[in-house]
Amino acid sequence: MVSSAIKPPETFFHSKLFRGLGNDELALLAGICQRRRLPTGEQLFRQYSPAQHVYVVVSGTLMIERLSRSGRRQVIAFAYPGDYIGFTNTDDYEYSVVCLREAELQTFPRRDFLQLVDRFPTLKTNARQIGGNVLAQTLDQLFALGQKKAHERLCFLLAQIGRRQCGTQTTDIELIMSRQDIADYLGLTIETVSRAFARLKTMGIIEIISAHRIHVLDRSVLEELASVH
Amino acid sequence: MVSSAIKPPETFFHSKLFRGLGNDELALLAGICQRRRLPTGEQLFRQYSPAQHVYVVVSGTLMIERLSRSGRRQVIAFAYPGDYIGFTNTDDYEYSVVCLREAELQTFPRRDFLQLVDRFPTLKTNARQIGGNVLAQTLDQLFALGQKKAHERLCFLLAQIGRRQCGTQTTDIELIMSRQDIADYLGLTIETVSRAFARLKTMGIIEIISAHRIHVLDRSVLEELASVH
DNA sequence: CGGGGTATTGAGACAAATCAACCTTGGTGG
DNA sequence: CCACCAAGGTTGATTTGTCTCAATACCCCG
Repeated sequence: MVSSAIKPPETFFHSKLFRGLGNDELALLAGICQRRRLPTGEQLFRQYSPAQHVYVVVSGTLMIERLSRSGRRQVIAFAYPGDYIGFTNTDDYEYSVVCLREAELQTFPRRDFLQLVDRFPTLKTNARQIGGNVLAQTLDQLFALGQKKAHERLCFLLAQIGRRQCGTQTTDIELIMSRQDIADYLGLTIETVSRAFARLKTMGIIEIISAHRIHVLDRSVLEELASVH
Repeated sequence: MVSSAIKPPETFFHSKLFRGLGNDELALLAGICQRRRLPTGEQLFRQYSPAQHVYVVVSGTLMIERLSRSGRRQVIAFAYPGDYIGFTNTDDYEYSVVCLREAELQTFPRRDFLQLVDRFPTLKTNARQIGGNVLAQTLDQLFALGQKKAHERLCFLLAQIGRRQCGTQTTDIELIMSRQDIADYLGLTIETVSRAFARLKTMGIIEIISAHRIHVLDRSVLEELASVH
């Protein structure tokens, strides 16, 4: 069977991970790739379990979280289509991943995937870049938690979701996660998150269509609050 | 010239990075390794500058920090002997590094180093593990900033330094960094840091020998406050 | 023995957590 | 179709924790 006989799924081309790869390389990746459907509420994997797979989100939304023994939780990130999960360098996952909205994932056995990364310089570059982005985004979050006030942290989240959610710069934001999830992401309580929403509304920056739908009225101010301080 | 003719410096053997490597491999690493002395207060490299080197701390202490345009600062980490700096996946450094106490470093040109990483599986495993540890430690800090009170965050730092600083479990901690550095690391102000010290003292957990020297009286409580919550 | 930078302590202002009540919404069964 | 219920979200009152501003203490160095 010639490699070009396997047509890689279309979504391959939309992912940074596969940018610049030749057809042969894509075909090999397609060969070790499986699809997985994950219903809302299900766990993809659990913290401390062996890191056996690497994932690319095709559709849906997931939440990356870390739990302490006492049950306190820190949400690390929300994963949207095109995002990567499990690009960890450790043998065990550092976090749990749970599905917020029915998701479809490309799954690659980690061992096989790393072998291909070794063989294809372009893939290696891409994978490195992704790993770097994960750290960069975590450092941004660290900055937000260390330096910002409640409503600024919320802007940080809204700006982030606005960027991630679909390509075009939309002013309409859908919040798939609960207030508790947002609170645990930003290091706040649900009440403070709620008040932060109210504050942004009275500041004229957002409009609250419903609890899970926000309309951004002034993107520049939002970005301003989200970033510099 | 046979490879064994180049004797790798002794410190090579003390670093996780070089664990399990053969003499030939060590010799090649020694070939691209240079020593660099960095005086107190000097910068090792600046945020956004191209990532040209990878470093291993041999002696001294350094501080990894990130600055926003408005001048606000987030301290990311403190680096002690045996720690690694610049194991970034991005082409530019995400942070600045400044020397807190006269340091000696092993420096490797990043390009050459990555080539050797590709050639030596053991080295690759080690490097991956180090990268993973960096992320894990950042996630711990994220958790601390998101979930903990001032005196708990301070315990987090003290426990961390206690672990890093020399091998044996010492109860004597030297704080090389200033109160401002600690504050910017923990996302607090210097006054709150000072009060947190006072609180831990009245709780009977530490003894304050001087501003930069702490004696740990109850390590178990310290660790407890540092971790679980 | 000053003197300047650094750290501590105190008082008041402010932000966020906590506790409690109320409101919204979406689903269910009468 | 509507009343009811439960879960999630909002709002209010109070407490707690941290920041801010100001004064004072400490210590290292000349």
